[in-house]
Amino acid sequence: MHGYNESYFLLDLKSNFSGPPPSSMAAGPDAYLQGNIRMTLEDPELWKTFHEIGTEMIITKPGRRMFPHCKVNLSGLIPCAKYILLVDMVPEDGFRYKWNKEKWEVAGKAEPQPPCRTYLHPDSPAPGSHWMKQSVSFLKLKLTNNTLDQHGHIILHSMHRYHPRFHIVQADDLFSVRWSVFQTFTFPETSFTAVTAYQNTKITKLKIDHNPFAKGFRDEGTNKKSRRSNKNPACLDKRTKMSDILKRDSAEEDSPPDFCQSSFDGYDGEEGDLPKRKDDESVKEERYSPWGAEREQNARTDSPAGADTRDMYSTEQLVPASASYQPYRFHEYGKSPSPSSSIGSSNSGSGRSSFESRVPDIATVPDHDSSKPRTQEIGPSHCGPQHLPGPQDYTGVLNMTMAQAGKPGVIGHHIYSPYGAEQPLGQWSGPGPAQYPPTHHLTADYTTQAVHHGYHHGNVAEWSQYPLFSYSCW
DNA sequence: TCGTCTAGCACCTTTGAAGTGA
DNA sequence: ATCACTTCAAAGGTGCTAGACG
Repeated sequence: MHGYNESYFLLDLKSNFSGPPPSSMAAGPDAYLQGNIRMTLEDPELWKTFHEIGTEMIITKPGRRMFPHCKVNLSGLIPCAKYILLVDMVPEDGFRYKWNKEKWEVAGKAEPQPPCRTYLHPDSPAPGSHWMKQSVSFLKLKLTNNTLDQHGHIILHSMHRYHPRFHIVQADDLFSVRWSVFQTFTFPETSFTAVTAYQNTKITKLKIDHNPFAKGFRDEGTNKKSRRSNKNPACLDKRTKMSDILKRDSAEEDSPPDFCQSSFDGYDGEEGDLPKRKDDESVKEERYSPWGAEREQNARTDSPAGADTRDMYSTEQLVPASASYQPYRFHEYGKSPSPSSSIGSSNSGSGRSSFESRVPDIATVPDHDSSKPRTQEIGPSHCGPQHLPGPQDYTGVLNMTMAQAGKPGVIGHHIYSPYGAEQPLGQWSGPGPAQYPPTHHLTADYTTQAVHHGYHHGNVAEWSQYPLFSYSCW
């Protein structure tokens, strides 16, 4: 059991830049070591089980936890160097989906991207040794569909697909302007569809079977849910219907729905028991496909070519490994397809894969003011307990919102409210790519960096709405 | 009419304070 | 007085459901 105090501590990255990323950063002294950072997903089998069916995550107005929740293991960090861990949610594509006849179908273009938020692990910053000594859980990360959310939850659109991205930033303190290199990890099996109510009964069953909080809904004969069902004949019918479906699940793979026929191969449907699958096979066979053949094919393009090991497939996909990929190759980014081409295409994969493959594993935050006093300096010779930095003037560095003050000195330090006067809520509502007016200026460097993700915007100012970890916001 | 969303519900786990005994 | 353990209630997470909404 990890002992992390996971109070909310979120960054609102809509307007987090005030200066250019130093172009020399990629060649910094840590570049080599950064390349050794390795992240593995915990409970990959559970994730895969969900993914094979088509993971759905409930989003609610007050915020809902993820299940399975994000939990990772880290290695390769410099034990005494401090790191910040972040998670954000990236749209999988430019579509809105609907659940129709036991399968997901594209239901049109995606809604305009809600305010981009990133969840910062409350232990951040902590030395590498801290991150590596035990798994890092993002249990308390919450998802919401409330665009006016003031709790700092990650805002998503229902019926849209997302996947979490994990970022490791080597930084001495939370608000350090000297954020240096960061590395990004994604796990294909963690992608999900945000929903306000479960669509796929198989997902419901999986959640009930594996989430301890849903134990009361398990069909073990001793619970009382049948009593509730009996109150209403219609409910009974519904339950019977679902029960049939679940029985088919348990009977397994006899007649899986067409939309995920191949993906069900590895799902044994046993209650309360994860399918025991050979890791190698699960990686090589690439059977995650609740989205139909064309989507599966697209998804595969996200993974590094020739990736036939778990590490390559499910973890460190963004680490530059070949000459064909280098950080800050802005001239290449400029060749990215436009959002319209990506979204409008019937084959969304090109857009998605390009966007994924173009995400830089190394990026920087502008060296805002190196002369600013720092409350804590961590170096190889200093590897003591963690103390959080005191208040500093971080104006123009990061806009942060911290809720649920549970960590004195950090969480209670309200640096920034995304809904404060300088950023009225109104600017977050409204259609179109320019719905979130810029609150600051971006430099050409950052603009270029953002462009490389595959979405073209002609207006430089528009990019100021994009998060530090830029992705598609249409 | 239909798809989506929401509030309220019962059931459950988790958590921490209070009580007890060695 | 301290520590370990148990008990208990509150808080909060979960899916279910009916009804609202566009």
